Amino acid sequence: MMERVVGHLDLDYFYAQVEEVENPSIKGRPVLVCVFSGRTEESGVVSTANYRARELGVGSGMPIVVAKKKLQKAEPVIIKMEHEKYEMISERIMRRVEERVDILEQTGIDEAFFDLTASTGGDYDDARKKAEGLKDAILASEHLTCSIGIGRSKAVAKLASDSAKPGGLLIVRPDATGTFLDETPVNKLYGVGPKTAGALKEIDVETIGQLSHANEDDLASRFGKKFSAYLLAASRGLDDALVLAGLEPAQFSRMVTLKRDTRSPEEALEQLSQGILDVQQRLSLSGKSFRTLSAIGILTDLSSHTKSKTFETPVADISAIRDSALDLFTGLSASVQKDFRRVGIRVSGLTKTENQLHLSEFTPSAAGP
DNA sequence: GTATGCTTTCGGC
DNA sequence: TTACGGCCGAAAGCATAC
Repeated sequence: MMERVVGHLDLDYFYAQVEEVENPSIKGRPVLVCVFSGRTEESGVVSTANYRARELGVGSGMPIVVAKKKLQKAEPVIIKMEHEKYEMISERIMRRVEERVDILEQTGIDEAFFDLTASTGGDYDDARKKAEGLKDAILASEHLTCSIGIGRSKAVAKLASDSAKPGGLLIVRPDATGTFLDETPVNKLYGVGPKTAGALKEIDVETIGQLSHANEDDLASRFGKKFSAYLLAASRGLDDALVLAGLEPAQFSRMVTLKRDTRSPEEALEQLSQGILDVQQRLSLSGKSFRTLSAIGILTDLSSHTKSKTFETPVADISAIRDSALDLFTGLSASVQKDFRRVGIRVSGLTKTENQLHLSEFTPSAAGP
């Protein structure tokens, strides 16, 4: 059986790097790409920080005012996030990458798995050359750096690209997989969250190497047969998840920060009305229906709460979304103790709609005022 | 007892 | 001292099915 050649590519501190390329004079200074909620002049958070900002203790998710305070002597550059711009650049890059690999599976705006098994015939020296070619192509066309990891499985490739950040290339040959994984904490394995990691710690398994030597029956008694078998395989870099082209999103959602805190479902829904239209349009443009609708509420204490409803058969029409969303927000509002600060809706359980509206049938005049 | 599906929450970027 | 987005998929918790 030929060894697989799986890669993971990650664009370095993507949004902030795009801004550096657009305006090279800011390089060297801390750069923050921020989301402003609109509630007050400064309210919002950091979405992406460049490495200079990270050295100074500022990273994604941090409130803008906190970040500014930390960087007040470091001449920070604060930039408003422009999602469409990054989306366009990402798409151009992914199209180029697609031409140079056998299979591309995009997993985010700035990252993707790829497969080179067929074109390299399992030759890792060839894979290294192709990965260098990818990095060169992205640098030449967009002036952006990326990190690439290559290994025998998705999990190995992802861990390799993580440890190559920023700007590196790490090839983990199949026979070096054990050495590479052995010291890595178990919670880095796909499928192992805090709960599973905690249960593993009880049997003195804290690293992937220790997991690979764990007793199978011991694992099975705690996690069941199927999950245990997966854990053992994954610990040896033998997780068999395939790189799949043309993967479609499993859910769409929209969130807004309310103009003022409220627990009125009607008020929440009203301020979410554009978001509901957006979700409906995305469904329509992608030819999808959904089975599950969720109402999401972030309260004044920033705690997160949801209520969902699953339909027997797939739904796509806007009035069904609005009616059910009102029901869900009414229930949500009644079940929480504080006002909403932010609200959102999410559709999941997506399926292809029978009578789908194709992109080619969509004309601006049909949707315009 | 184990697998599966749905709901809710978590966590990364 | 506090401060605080908008997405996504993963993980966990629970009920039910096999």
